[in-house]
Amino acid sequence: MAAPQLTDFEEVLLGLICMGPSSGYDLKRAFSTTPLGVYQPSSGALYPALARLAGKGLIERQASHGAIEHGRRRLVYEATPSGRTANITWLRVPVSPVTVSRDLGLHLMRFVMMEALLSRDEVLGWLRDLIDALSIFVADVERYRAVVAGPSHAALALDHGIAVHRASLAWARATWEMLATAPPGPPARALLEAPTS
Amino acid sequence: MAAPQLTDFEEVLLGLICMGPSSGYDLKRAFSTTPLGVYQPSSGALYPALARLAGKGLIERQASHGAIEHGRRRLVYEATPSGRTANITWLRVPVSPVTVSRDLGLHLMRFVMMEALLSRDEVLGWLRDLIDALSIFVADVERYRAVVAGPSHAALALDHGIAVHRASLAWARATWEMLATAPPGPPARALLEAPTS
DNA sequence: ATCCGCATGTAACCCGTTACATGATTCT
DNA sequence: AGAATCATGTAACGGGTTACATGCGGAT
Repeated sequence: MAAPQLTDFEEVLLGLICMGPSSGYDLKRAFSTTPLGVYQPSSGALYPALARLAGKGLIERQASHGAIEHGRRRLVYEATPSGRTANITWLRVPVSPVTVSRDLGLHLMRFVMMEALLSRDEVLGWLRDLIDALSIFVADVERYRAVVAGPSHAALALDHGIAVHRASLAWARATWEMLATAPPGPPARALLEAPTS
Repeated sequence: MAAPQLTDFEEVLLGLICMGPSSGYDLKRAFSTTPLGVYQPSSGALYPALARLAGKGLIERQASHGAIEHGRRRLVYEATPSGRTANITWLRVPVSPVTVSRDLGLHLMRFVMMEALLSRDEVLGWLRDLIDALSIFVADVERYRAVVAGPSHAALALDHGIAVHRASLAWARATWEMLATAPPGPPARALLEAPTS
């Protein structure tokens, strides 16, 4: 039972389905209506991905317990136990300093999904990793910036990268502080509403 | 002579070659040694892309005027007139509010390449577009943030997006100000050094 | 009866990744 | 000679985009 190694997109879909049973259309709307998903997956990406996840036994079709109302039959997927395990494993993957700048959006996605599934301590540890990775990245760029002459566009672009990742770093520190000092009340789930009634 | 519509990667390669004649290996090193290029293209992406650009007549092999020293023969490409035209056209493409958050890195790449090829007024106009697009994006996310409840991870992730793009916006404003008030001296070229001598 | 909107798919095409192959030159 | 480095490629494979196809219900 080796880890099935999924693509980022498949991991995100799986995480979304773990949050609540969803049809392909639900997922599409989840992407299109939230600002997090600036990315709008096409049918040609979405449905084959769902089929792959189902083929690996990570999700499965819910028994169609609802009447068909207003359109074609919706095929609702839910996560299997092994799917939930895979999702937790993905959420626990440590932040790598190498990929932190490339996959920031993906990291944030994971952060959102952690809320309901990981302990506060695990989230804090993950944020610590993120803080460390961002610190290293910022320091690297600053070191590189120092050897680049004056106000060339290349130097200004480096300044942009420094400013943006410093903002990211400040957010991570403030968030760590907030979560460490004030344990939240009941966890809220906001990004995907399961189609209940 | 319709615009040949290139991929982002091809546009970047073309821009790099417009900065100075380069071999495939030069380009690979340009990506791997600068922090801008966190992305390291594989041979299987790079050489076919160069072949496509050459097939479209945008670049061509330089007459091999150098001796073979220390390794296999280097194949140096240089931009053709139509290649330079295509590059300028790409640099002039306005910033779109829709894609600004997705392609920020690419926008910065364009900004770097503009330095040697566009007038100061054009750069300032482009920065103004960028400022407007970022303002709209930040306002959108803030509006969305307002309707999301308290300190959930989803809300915190939105705060991250707001913070990061505000930093980007602040950079764009400061850069506009700097370029508008203090016309630079001789333009420096830092990111890619042509193999002279 | 027809069109529109919801919802799920499918096929052609393109491109990037991975891994491998090859050529030439210098170092040991 | 053999290994290491520089440099250019190629083949298999996977997955995303675009565009098209299909099925079903309600509105005109």
